[in-house]
This record gives sequence, structure tokens and C-alpha cells, in this order.
Amino acid sequence: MSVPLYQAKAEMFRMLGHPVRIRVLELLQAGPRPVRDLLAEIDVEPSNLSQQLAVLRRTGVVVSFRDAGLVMYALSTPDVADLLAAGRRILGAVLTDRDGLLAELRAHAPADRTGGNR
Amino acid sequence: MSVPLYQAKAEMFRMLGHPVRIRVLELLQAGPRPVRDLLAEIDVEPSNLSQQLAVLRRTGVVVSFRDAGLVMYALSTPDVADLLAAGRRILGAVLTDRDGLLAELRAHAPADRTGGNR
DNA sequence: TCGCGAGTTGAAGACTTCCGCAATTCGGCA
DNA sequence: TGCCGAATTGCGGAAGTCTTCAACTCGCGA
Repeated sequence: MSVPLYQAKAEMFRMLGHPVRIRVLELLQAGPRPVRDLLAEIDVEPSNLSQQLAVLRRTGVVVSFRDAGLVMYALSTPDVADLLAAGRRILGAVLTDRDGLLAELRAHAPADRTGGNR
Repeated sequence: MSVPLYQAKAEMFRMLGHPVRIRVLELLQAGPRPVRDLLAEIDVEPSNLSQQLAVLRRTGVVVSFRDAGLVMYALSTPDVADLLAAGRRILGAVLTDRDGLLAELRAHAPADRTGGNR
């Protein structure tokens, strides 16, 4: 019942774990776009883009429909923006905080001598 | 220079794409914890947990240090919470919005007949 | 110093994901 | 109807990930 929750979350993040898919989502934040546009901006083979779009569709973060002879894609929820924003923030935080934070944590602990976390 | 940004983001999300890793991060949100505790709550082999912890360490979202003879782990930045929260929100949104949103988008488009997005 | 429990590392095997190619489907238009 | 461009699907090989087993390191107390 409440157990496979972590499984679902993991799948959600796993689907974001690909450069092309992230890029697509970022482009779609500005509004619906035809495959044609995505293809022009992303530099990847059509079949590859299609595969990645299929993954996004399967997960449900985007929807597709046809308009004026072209296939359009759109985000299914604006919450995606938050996720990408949070990712960006962490990317920054992680690159700067790491060592300083470690030192701070060490100071609070009575024992010491980590041996360096490799 | 500015190109592999998507690559970095993808890696960040990919590292979250595993149930055990997500669970560890959620547990660490409450504060630093010894490996021993994580092991007690997660139900996974010690060596497996260690591997997942190594992944988290490599990416830089957690740090490890030794305290009172035990190895402790801690988040390297509280921003991780945002990421997990955003994930949770989307998971909910995606499960409810999907079909309704599709219908709405279709209404705005002059042409129609998607053929159902499979 | 020796031995023990805590945690980590290395490696092998099953499994999944990624990519480009060729073939296919689908809608629109002459 | 027949053709054309747009987009998708199926497939095979290369590359990566996950899990488990055994071996190893490290700090601490007897």
C-alpha cells in the first residue's frame, strides 16, 4: 500500500535523468510546441527525440495532440518547472557547500578523524 | 562551456532515480544519522546500502563523517527537501491532471483528432 | 597486539537504457 | 487514389546500472 511509493518517486526522477528529456521539458515551459521546433533546437535524430518524447508521455508529464498537421507537445502540469528549478538550485548548492558543510558537521561531533570521505 | 549543463542536470536527477537513495535522502532530512539506523529502516543488504550511499556521496548531496565509532551521513544542502517535495507534488498532479488537461488543450486547437496518445 | 563488529570495496552476471538505421503509419493535398 | 513530409516504431549492438558475494579496511576494547 504505502510501500511502492518510493518506487514511484524513483521512476519519476529516473525519467528526468536524460539531457534530451530535460531540454524538452525546459522548452515546453514556455508553452506547447510542435515536434518540429524541438527537433530544430535540440540537435538529435528524429527517431531519438521521438523515443524520449515517448518516455515523457508514458510517465505522464507531457501530452501530445495534433494541430494544423503538426504534432504538438505540452506539459501536463506546470509543477514541472518547480522540479527543474529545484534541480538547478541543488546543482549550485552542491558545488559550493560540500566541503564547508563537512567541516561544520565535524565541529559538532565529539569524536573525529574521518579519514576524508575519499 | 554552457552546453553540458543539461548533462549535469540529468546526472543529478539520475542519481535520485533509485528507491533506496530516495529513502535515504528522506530519512536524512530529519538530521544526520548513522549507517546503522538507515540499515535498520530500509531493509537492504549492508553492501547494497553502502553502494547507494557511495553514489550519493560521489554526487555530493550527502557527506559522511565518523562519530562515536559509527559512520554518520548528512545532507550537504537542505535544498534536497525542495526537490523531493516537488517530486511528490508532480506525482500527484500527473496522476490527476493528465486527461483533463489533454481535453483542454484540444479545445484550444482548431484542428483535432489525435488518435489518442496511445 | 589480537580479534571483532561496522562499513566499504571489487567484481561478476542479469538486466535495462541508449542510439542510429530501416521500415512503417498517418494526415493532407494534387 | 497516389504521393509526400511528419513523426513514430522495431530492432540490434554498445554502454550503463543493479544486486549479491566475497574480501578487505578501520577503529576500538580486551
